[in-house]
Amino acid sequence: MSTNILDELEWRGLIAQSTDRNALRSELDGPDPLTLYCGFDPTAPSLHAGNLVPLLTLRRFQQAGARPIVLAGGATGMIGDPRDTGERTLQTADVVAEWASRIRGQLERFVEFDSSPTGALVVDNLDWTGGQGVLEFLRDVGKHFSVNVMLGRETVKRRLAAEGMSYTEFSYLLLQSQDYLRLYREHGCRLQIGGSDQWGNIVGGVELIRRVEGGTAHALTVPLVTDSEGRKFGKSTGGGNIWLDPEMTSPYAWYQYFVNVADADVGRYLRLFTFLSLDEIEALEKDIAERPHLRAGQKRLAEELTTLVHGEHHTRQVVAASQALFGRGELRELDAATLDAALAEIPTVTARLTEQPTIVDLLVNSGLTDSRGAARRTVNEGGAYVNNTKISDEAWHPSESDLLHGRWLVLRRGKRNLAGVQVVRS
RNA sequence: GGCAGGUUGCCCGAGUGGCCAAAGGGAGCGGACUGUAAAUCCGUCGGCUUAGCCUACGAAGGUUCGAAUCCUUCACCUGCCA
Repeated sequence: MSTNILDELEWRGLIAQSTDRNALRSELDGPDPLTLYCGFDPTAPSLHAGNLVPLLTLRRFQQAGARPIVLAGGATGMIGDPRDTGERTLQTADVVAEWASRIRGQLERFVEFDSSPTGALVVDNLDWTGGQGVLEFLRDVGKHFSVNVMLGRETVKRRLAAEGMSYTEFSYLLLQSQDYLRLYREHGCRLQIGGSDQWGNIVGGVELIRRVEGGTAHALTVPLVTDSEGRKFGKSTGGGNIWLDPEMTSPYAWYQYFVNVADADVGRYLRLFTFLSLDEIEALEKDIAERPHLRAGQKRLAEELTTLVHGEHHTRQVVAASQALFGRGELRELDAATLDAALAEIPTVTARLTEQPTIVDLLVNSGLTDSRGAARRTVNEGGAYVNNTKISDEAWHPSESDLLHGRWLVLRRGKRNLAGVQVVRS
């Protein structure tokens, strides 16, 4: 098995921290495929863009000849990993189970399942934690953890300095450590990867394996991605997460998010999120430096990621829609089929001409603004457009001649928030 | 269980009886510039049938012509003590 994977992860900027690199390298050099795992807790009904970094890293390892285990955190999701911002709200068992199964379905799409030695495994930690007794847990796992050490963890220190932390969240480390031990025993798993915020939890497992089994296991974390402003990656401009689930974030919105990545971030994102070679990435970076307005890097990044998550078919559609809607040409010049296809990718509503809906009505009904007040503000600020023509009168309403191909209005708020209005008669 | 401090809009945070839909900052949103970028500057930023009305300062009650501000009870958080 090739150990180049570590070198590749290095140049991609995918290694935040790791246990002894040389020991890990010899582990990868062994005769059998290395087994590694990464866990994903169901804290929402879908994975988000940020989860892609560890998930794709798992896939990179598999392509390099390792065997990946993806773990859905049906148990750990019931507890909640302590975070700096404060105590989490517990979800009911039903909700966690529902989210876990949805996330599991998403995880399965990113690794290969086959009967070869590197074929992936999917597990759920609820399977071995659900029926476990408290006394057993406290004696077999808890006894190996020092509270002194746990209190020294960064997240714990920060939480104790602020609003405190429940015993439940404090216990999270033990659960995740137990998972690693379990997978070490059952599947010979020798490496756990995760986001850099998971370092303490992963090392907890490494320690546990050493104490209980006298064995050596490894830890490797990938960076938590932030943009050049230091903002957490994967937050849409509106502040919400961008999700893998197409019902929660449409393929069009997903593509648009990446097309809009700042120049300063593109090269780094191409390394972190795509499987392009270093040569290809450097060529794109050169292009961005020389001809930034073409946004070749952003477009490639968006295409790669849309294909990865939604497939080639959807990528072709959203690329075509983006070209039609953001192209230099007049919307009026688009033929009916192109316009229909483009509008199919963005939110649309219907309206009746006879009801004389105003621009304010249209903005609200299409979801482009949250309230009538916001819609009026948008119009008064000069940010409302119909068919690329600015509308500055709150009372404006469409007439027959405004319709594209007899039935469409293309509504826009600001530079890039679009919605289609299908106008029906009667 | 006792004592002390706290709970304000998306977030942080000021406000101790009227001038408070509530300072300031951040985020967000719109505009200008540009390249569907960044930076910068300007504007905006609870809702509505918008010269007015409604909702809102942890919850419920009370005092008052008038309460985010005072009183009572409750909930939660933090610290110290038991």
